Amino acid sequence: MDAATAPVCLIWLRQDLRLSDHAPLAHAMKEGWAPILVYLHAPEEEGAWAPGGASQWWLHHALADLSRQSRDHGLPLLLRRVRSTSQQTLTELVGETGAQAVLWHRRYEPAAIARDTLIKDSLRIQGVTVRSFAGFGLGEPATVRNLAGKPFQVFTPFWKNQLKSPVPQLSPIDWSALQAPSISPRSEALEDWGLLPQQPWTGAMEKFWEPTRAGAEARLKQFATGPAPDYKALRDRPDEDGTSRLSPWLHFGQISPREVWHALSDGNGQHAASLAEGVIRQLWWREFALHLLVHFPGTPVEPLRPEFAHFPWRRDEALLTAWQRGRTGYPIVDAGMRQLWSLGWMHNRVRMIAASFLVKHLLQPWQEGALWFWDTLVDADLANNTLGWQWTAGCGADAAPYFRVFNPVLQGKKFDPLGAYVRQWLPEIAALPTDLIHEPWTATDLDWRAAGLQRGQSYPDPIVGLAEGRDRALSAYQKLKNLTTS
DNA sequence: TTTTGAGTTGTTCGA
DNA sequence: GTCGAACAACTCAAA
Repeated sequence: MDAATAPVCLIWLRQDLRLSDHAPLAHAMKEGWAPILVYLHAPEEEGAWAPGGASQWWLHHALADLSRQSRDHGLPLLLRRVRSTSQQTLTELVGETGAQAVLWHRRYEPAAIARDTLIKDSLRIQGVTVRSFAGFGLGEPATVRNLAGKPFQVFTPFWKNQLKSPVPQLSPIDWSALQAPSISPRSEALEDWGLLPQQPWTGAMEKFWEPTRAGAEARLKQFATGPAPDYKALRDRPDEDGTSRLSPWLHFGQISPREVWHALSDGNGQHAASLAEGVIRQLWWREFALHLLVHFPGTPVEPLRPEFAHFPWRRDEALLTAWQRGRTGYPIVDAGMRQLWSLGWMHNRVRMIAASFLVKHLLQPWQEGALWFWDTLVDADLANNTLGWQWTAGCGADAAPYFRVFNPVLQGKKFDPLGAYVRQWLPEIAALPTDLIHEPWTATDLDWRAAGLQRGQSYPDPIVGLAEGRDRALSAYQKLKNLTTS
């Protein structure tokens, strides 16, 4: 079949902005179809979960990079801003290109599932071949069931079940088999989509991240040869470079979890036991989060355990704002929140500490924290964000006991023992000695003077007492228990 | 069918 | 200073 007669196939890209391990693309090429890549910008169709500011910044660069890569391969990439619906735009594109097939990787957000189902039906009615593929996860998290035929609600059984499945296989692309399409319809200019912020606040992000495929590969290689073997020891240390930091590339699909799996596995094609305790296990947590989101689509806003709808939160704008700005008076919390604002990313351990503090010590609804993370994280992902916040609040799919209240001072001393992380993000107290850095309110006037500082001047005193916050949280959870058992 | 053991990430208290 | 127990309740899967 020559290029002139090869049937055209649209590859609808979404959270799979890569040209490797790509099942739809591989399928099109195997069929001898001429692929045209399509990215539709339709934030309105994401419901309440349109990408936040940090995500849009990343998306812009991911698309710019993808556009360069596709040009290098002689593959057209069409960017279209959706005016009415994605369904309408896809139908138009099928008309413009004469495409006989439309292929995509499945998404798992409730709004996306609903939309994609409609689109699949409508395109089929028009006589177009439509096929969707698993590939955002390691496997197909939507169809996993326990022996009772129900979705899993506990990680370990889910994970053990999944380890019985075959090792995820890559879908490599054989570029020599590429049939270039003879037509090249108009693409819009990425710059016209306004994904970059009007007021540039992304300077630190530009320095810290390389939001491209090359950046993903470089980070993966660096991680695999660097901290990965010590993951268990280093992963909880925000003052070290111990986590993979691959989450944003994974969210946008610039690298696939299968590629990460293979790069970090021992190459024997087995679910190696040594990896089970390490970073690979985190990929299965990601998988579990997708599984939960599919089967409990209300969970981005509603607690999985329904009784938590009656939790006695104490909404307080001032407390929420203090938390968001990193001015709670607890250094490890504030350092995390400032890292988040600056880099669009926070170390996993600190996410747990900061989230626990908001939900427990401050008694603010976990949904408020989830919204803030959604808007500020470059790796904002509905499945992961939902699982994380519900886990923290104790209302989720996991038996996280309500009495597990993180103590920000103990956590700080344990995981940032030298105070290096806190000093990096809270320069205003960096001069305090290490034994005071995680509880600066205990510093004496002499300590402050010795550090050339003044108490309360540039860094706030705690907005809630440690014991007071803990006791309040425990009694709120107790109240809920009484409420639901009486 | 029923029972049983186990389950990502912690803290405090008292011996 | 160290160490074990207590802090709930429920889901899941294997026996």
